[in-house]
Amino acid sequence: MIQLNKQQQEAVKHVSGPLLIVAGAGTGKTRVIVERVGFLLQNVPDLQPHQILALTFSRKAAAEMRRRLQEKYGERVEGCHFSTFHSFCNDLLGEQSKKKVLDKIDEWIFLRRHLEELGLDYYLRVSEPGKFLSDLVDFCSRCHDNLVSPADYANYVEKLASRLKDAAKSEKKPSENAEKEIEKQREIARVYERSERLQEEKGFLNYGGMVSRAVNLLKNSPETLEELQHRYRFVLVDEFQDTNAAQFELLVMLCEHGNLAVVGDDDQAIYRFRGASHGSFEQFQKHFPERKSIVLDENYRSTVQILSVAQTAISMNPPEDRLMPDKNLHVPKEKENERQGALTEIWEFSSEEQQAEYTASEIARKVRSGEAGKFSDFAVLYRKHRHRDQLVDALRRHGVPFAIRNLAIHRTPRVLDLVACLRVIGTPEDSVSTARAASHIQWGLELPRLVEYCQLASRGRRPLMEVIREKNGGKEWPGMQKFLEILDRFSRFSRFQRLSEWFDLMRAELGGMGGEEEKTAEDAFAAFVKKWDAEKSETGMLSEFLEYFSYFEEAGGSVNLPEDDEKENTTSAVGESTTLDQQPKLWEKPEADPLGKVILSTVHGAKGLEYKHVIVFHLLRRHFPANRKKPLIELPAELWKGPLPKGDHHIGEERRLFYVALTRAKNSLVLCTVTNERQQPSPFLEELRKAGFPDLISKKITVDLPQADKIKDQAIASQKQSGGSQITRWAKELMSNEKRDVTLSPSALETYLGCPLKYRFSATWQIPVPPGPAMLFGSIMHGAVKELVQLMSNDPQKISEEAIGKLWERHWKAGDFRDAVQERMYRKLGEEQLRGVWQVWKESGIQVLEQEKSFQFDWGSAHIKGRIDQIHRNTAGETELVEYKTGRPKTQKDAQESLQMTIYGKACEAALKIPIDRMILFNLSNQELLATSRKLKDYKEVEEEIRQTSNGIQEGIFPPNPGFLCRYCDFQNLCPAQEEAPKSYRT
DNA sequence: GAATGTACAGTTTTT
DNA sequence: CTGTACATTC
Repeated sequence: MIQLNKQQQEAVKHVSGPLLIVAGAGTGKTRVIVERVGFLLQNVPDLQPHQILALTFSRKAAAEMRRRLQEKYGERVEGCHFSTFHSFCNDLLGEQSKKKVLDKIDEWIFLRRHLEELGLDYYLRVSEPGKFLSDLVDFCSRCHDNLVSPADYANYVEKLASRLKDAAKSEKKPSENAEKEIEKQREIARVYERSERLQEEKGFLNYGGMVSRAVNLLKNSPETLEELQHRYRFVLVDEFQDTNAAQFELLVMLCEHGNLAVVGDDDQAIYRFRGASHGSFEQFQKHFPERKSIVLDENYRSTVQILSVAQTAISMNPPEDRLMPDKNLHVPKEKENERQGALTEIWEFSSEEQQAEYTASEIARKVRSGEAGKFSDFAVLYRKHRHRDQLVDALRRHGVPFAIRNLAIHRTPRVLDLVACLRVIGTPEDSVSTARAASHIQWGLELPRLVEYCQLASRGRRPLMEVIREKNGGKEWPGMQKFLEILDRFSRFSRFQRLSEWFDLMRAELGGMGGEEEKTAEDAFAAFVKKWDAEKSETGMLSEFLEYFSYFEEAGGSVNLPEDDEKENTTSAVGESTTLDQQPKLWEKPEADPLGKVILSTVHGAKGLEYKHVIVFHLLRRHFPANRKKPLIELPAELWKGPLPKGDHHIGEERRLFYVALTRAKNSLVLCTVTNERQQPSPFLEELRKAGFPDLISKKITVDLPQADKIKDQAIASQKQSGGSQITRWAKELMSNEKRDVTLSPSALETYLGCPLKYRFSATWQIPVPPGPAMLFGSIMHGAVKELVQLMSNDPQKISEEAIGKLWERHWKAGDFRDAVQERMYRKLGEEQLRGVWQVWKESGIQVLEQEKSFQFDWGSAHIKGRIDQIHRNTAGETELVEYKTGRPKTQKDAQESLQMTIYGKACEAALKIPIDRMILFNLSNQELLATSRKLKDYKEVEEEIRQTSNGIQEGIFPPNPGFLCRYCDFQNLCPAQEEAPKSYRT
């Protein structure tokens, strides 16, 4: 056992009074906490274990400390209270803690379900009602963190309102903006209040609420507070830099006796984005002026080289961002010789591919040659999950086993298959899911037949499932009968039994394709379903789950693989405190591979951990530091308790993150970057280079990449081996038999240009997709406008204002909107817009020539067909073409570049033979008319695009074009680009 | 300097 | 689709 150093001893032996321990990376922080608890128990007269409270932020950390304490001191320390802040608060709430806990995603779903009761206006988009919910949830959470109650916020808003009004009056500024701002703020206050009240009523509690309520409870109940103050004679806090104002307040109240010891490192504060207060240490010093401060700066983890690099990196922090300037991490003098290691390296590549390839091959080489120990001694750390994609492929190619921490699995083939099945069972009219479920390899369906069904369904405007069922007698494919039988069976189950009661049965029926890794993902999803049933659902029925899961996806939730070591810890759920006695170690999982696995993790995920060899991956400009994303709704500075962030705190936080990455390394550290025309190294890296010290060497590395076809073969092989889905394989196939005449509408052309694969799904295969709300509204609107315009033609005064309302009522088809909120908004909006159209044409006066005029002509090796909303003659005798647009207003630039308008222009000239003077894009949402025209050059360009598109379609070239718009694509769950190849998992 | 316009890229995570 | 950074303009 290594002796504690002087500072550590001091920290351990300090008995009463506030204690602030600044513990840099690798300075034995956990050890100090553990030893301190042990010391107190041995040396403070009458002190009982249960009188010690140690608070952490994660259950894992709590469990780890408990483990180490027990290891060292055994039974003597039994009863020590190790807990997370949240479970401690939840326990405090007593009766109130019986509530169901809502995490961020669940709170989103909760609000989505109660959307109507929130009184949203500004923060509500018709086309996407849930759009701002995550921002609102974030805001409410920030309020809790800072002990701002709904009433507090409402007060603030009213004060703000009078302030703004005064300012508007005195400065004679347009008060319009001020009015708007006031309305927005009132809305925010309203949502916060209602959201809290609703959750209270329905028996839910969010995480932020646990802490703020606990604080309120103690404020309102002096007896409870006093009792707690007596019970916990000593309080310890780990990762103190991550505490928020509410948690700090809690500590202050609990520790009137002053026996509060906090441990942390401001240089590792990387969670301010989720509400940790700025400058917790500063707060502590202010509140406890009599505190003792101890700085642990002897590092026991890294080599002197690594440490000097890390130290340089963090010291680049501008002074205003350094709250604890007195910490200077170093290796203990007597150990300097034994802690000499290899030089820290920068690997500079000329492409991302090379970066991935070389990193993978070097790890493989070093382990296999015996130069470095095991694979599990290596960790590759990156800023964002996306950065690891190419590395994963490369590691696979080299046969290097790896484990990804915090891996999201809800987009793996197997899980997508299961979800598709559930959706077919619960909502058979969902044709996209039907296509996925039916094409599962075990049923033996072939693509041509699926396409035949889809086209039939599409033409009859019926769900795919209906068509398949009609064909049942024919036994058209081997597993057809079985497929339908299984669906029927589970659909019966689903009506009367909880999902969790038959989910495993269904899993078993859906064949055991896929390897070990897919199985693990599936297990994680099954656990997700179980958890939903146990903790979140009202009925447990499939229909409720499907609604939940759709919202879950919309809210951006992800299902992650559990960490193996978490399994031990989950024995203590929220509500219980994790005490020493309940920690039986049940089993040890044997290492799957004697060499272990390379750990792949985000830097955040690696906090608190250490590895022999650390490779920090993808240190590129704009990626690390990542661009800041400001919260949409910020808590006003005056409500933010504690010190305000100074200057550009974003870059400071990123720099600390960089520091965290570097300080994970024990023996070796490599920093990877890429330089080429488009990509440059991270400024953090450049700073280090400029510092120009000998502990860091740069290497420019060039490596031969494996042949492209080899990569492809490998990809196909790995997909086959692990059972990637049939439908995505089909989606990727080149199909030569699709050669035939190509007919394109403007929207089809736009679809292909946006994403060829989307075109394949919707136009070639013709998977039927019922129109979404926006589309539905658009078509109703068009019908109504058509009739109105017809009535107004020649005699603009003919129709009265009341008649418009009646006309709208006649066209409105309410039942087709599934969402009541949306329905009401669209209905109102539609009538307004219709009046807008009336206003516009009443003023200008038009004589209608054509409405919904179809055209067809050959252009650029394709048949072009389409329909023009309206052609009219205005009072000046000019001929104009009008295209009505619902949805967000188009800009003049949009109008100028609109493919659709170009095609219409050409159609008038080539097919309809109607010479027009101008084309008009009519924005229904703001009654703005955008005039536009086309020149010969514009036509040439579009002709070329049509030629290329029709060529691509004939050749069967349909590559997916993944991007941000995929979020709104109907075929996401069939898309190979969205389907994550199965990946390895944690051991 | 505010006010518009254009180009570009698109987190991290625990309770 | 949308916010941000930077450019352009009055």
